[in-house]
Amino acid sequence: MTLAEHATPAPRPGRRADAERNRAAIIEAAGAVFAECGGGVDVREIARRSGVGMGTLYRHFPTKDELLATVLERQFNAWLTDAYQRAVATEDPWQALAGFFEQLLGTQAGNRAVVESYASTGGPSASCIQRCYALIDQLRTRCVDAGVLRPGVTTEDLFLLSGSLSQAVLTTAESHPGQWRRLLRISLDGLSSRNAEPLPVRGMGADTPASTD
Amino acid sequence: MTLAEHATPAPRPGRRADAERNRAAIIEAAGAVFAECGGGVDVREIARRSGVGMGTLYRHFPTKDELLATVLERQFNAWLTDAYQRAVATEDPWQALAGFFEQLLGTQAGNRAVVESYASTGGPSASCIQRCYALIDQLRTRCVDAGVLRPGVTTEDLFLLSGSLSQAVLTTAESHPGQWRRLLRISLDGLSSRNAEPLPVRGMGADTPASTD
Amino acid sequence: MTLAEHATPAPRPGRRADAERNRAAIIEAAGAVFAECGGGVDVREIARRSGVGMGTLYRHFPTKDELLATVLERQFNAWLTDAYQRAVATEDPWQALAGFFEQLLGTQAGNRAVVESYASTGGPSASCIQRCYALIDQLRTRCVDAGVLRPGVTTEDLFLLSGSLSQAVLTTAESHPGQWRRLLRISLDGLSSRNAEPLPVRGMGADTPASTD
Amino acid sequence: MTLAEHATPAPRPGRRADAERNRAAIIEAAGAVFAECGGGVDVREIARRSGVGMGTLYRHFPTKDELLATVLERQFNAWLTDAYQRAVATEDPWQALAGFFEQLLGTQAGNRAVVESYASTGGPSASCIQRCYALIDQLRTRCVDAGVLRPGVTTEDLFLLSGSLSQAVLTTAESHPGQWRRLLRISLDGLSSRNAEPLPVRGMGADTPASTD
DNA sequence: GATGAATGAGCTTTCATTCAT
DNA sequence: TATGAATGAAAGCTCATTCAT
Repeated sequence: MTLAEHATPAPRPGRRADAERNRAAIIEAAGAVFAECGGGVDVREIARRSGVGMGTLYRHFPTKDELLATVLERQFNAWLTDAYQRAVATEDPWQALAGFFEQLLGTQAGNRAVVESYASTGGPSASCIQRCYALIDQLRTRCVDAGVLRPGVTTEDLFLLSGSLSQAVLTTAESHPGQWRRLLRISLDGLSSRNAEPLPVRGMGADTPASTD
Repeated sequence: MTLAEHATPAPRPGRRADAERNRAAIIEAAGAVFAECGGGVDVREIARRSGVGMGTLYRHFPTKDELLATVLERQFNAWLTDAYQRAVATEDPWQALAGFFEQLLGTQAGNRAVVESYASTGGPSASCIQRCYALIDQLRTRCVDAGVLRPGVTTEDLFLLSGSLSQAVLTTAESHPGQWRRLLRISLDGLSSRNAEPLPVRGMGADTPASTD
Repeated sequence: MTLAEHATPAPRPGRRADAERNRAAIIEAAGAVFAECGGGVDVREIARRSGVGMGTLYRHFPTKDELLATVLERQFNAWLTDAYQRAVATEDPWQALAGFFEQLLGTQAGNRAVVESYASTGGPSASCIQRCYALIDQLRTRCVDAGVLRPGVTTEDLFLLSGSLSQAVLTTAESHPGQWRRLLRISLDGLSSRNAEPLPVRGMGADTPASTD
Repeated sequence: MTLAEHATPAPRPGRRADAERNRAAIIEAAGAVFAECGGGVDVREIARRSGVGMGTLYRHFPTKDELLATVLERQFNAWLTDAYQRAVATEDPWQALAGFFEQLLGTQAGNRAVVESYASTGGPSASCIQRCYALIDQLRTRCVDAGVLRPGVTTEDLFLLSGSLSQAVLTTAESHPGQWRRLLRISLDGLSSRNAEPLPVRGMGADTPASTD
């Protein structure tokens, strides 16, 4: 699996060139529109900006949701690829991990509206998540091998952390841009092997729905 | 400012009793409905469950958004009050802070859909946030005085952390309930005075919007 | 069960007067529009002619199909009632049966477009059919008792005949109006007890799809 | 006019062979699809089943309606031919007539598009109807000559009967397959010379549009 | 004041037909 | 000439909000 495949999926061979161009135009326009107006926009607006008719749009994406999902997945995959590429180029395992988070979140900070849209769709697709897992796992393994990561920290923990900090990015982007970096630093310090206490076992004190009135 | 004022706002005088009852019924029903179905529900559903007509609902809340905001604020305030009350009853300052987060997030875990709705409305209202700040600040000050908190950690950091972990609660509620506690533990460890490195200055490397294609 | 109930369903008590008026307006307009343009018309056209908004229309009839069904059912029930009333007033059992068909089909001849719409909806509703069955069955029984009906003829046969002749009404309405009466006469003669040969058993020689090329 | 001309129109000279093959494929697929789904199907479905593209389909048939008409005409003509051939091979005139109906109806059992066409235009196409008239007329004449047909029965009556029974075939195809044969038998009995009463004159009691509210 | 029926712009989606490749 | 992508005008339906009763 090459990274390029994710960034720019190979055009299916039997495809006409203009169809491919339209598909790209739709995705691009949708990305822009979703970013500006959120996932609630009228599909017409996307069609208008793409320069294609409604029918064309629906030929490529049978549902608005599917379009949204595709766009978000592509964006996220691109960010992921960028962040990962820089991470593998970093020698120090800890710096690689930290830089990965730093860059991924930094990119998201510049694309708030896109990240916000993830809420409506239940987040990136399963395949997208899997890929993210895989990338994080590699970085984690390097840290474990180097003995710099707190024992017991799982890939799931790190993945969850990235999602959690995404929220911080979103929250602070307008009023306190960059403040999320402080949180990232705090979390990373908590992840360093300097902290040896075992983490809570998942499932302990599992959450139970409760009324609040 | 007493806590009671937040939990149950003083009934405006001169108001008919049944109007007050209706208002309460609406808020309660809306809370339940928003919790179940998210912020996208049909207003009719709320009216139905409240037992009031649409007109009455709109007399009390001129907009759906305003209703949503009111409900969310009330809920959040209630959670806040609960968590704070337990925290002040805890002697050890660090345990007080940790317990505050633990309980606040634990409550949110049981009310996922409510928390989700915050996304649509831009979070709790300003007054709500201010109160949260105030409460956290008290807990933080105690920790600072006891010398257990990492130097340089601000109330804003802690507030941001709570919002960030809220996201983790949401994400994991279904598949990995309770995993957020591991993240909380990691963050708290990163917040302990054992970590002395200075945090990044806010504004450094501030975020800049960027296209990703 | 009184016949009046079918012709004009008792207005539900708690209903506002104007709602009832609107509902009636919708049904009337829909009847006219369906008759003119067939079942494929835009719902907006019905709303426009009713003088109500789309929302009102959909409040009363949650689906276009349901509106169509309601309208058709009302019409058919009215026709049925008329035809049956005249039939029971006829002393001679055979004349009653014949007159029933005659009048039912005659009415349909004057409302072709309505009848045509039955095709799109799969015919009148189940309750409507049941009622038709019941009415036909009474007339059939009288004929059987009087010994004027061919032995073995079932209510289903007669019901099917009426649908079949409906088609003839439709076919000839424009070019040869009234010709269906000849077919009716022929069928009735075939139904008289003068014909004693047993009818084919249903299921014998059941249809098998066959290609024709 | 030979029968072969109807069954397989002479290929226009100068036409490429694959064009002819495509045309045939389209007609065959369209026949099946229209029969199954009625005239309302998506043209794409026909193109898909034909194995040709939309452009090809529209090159051969400039309009969906024209395609429908062509298909119906061909099918109907084929059935007609079959039924007639068997009828002429039957010695007994009455059996010939009865067998003609039996086979015609049995073959087109449940073809929705055909039945629809009866309702709207009285049959597939004018030329088709004419041919059908001619065939029926021959059978009728034989019966008249043999004195087995009720006096006064016209070719139009018989044609109308076939369309009428088509409806019965469609109606019962799913729930009571084969029941139409009972109706056919009844009708045929009504057509036998045993019934001497004159049939109503066409135009007597001609239909007049009337409102029913 | 309370009620819930009415409103109508706006949403997603379909499909007969055209046209670039 | 064959292909199937593109078109875009409807169509069915929803829902925040208003207003007559």
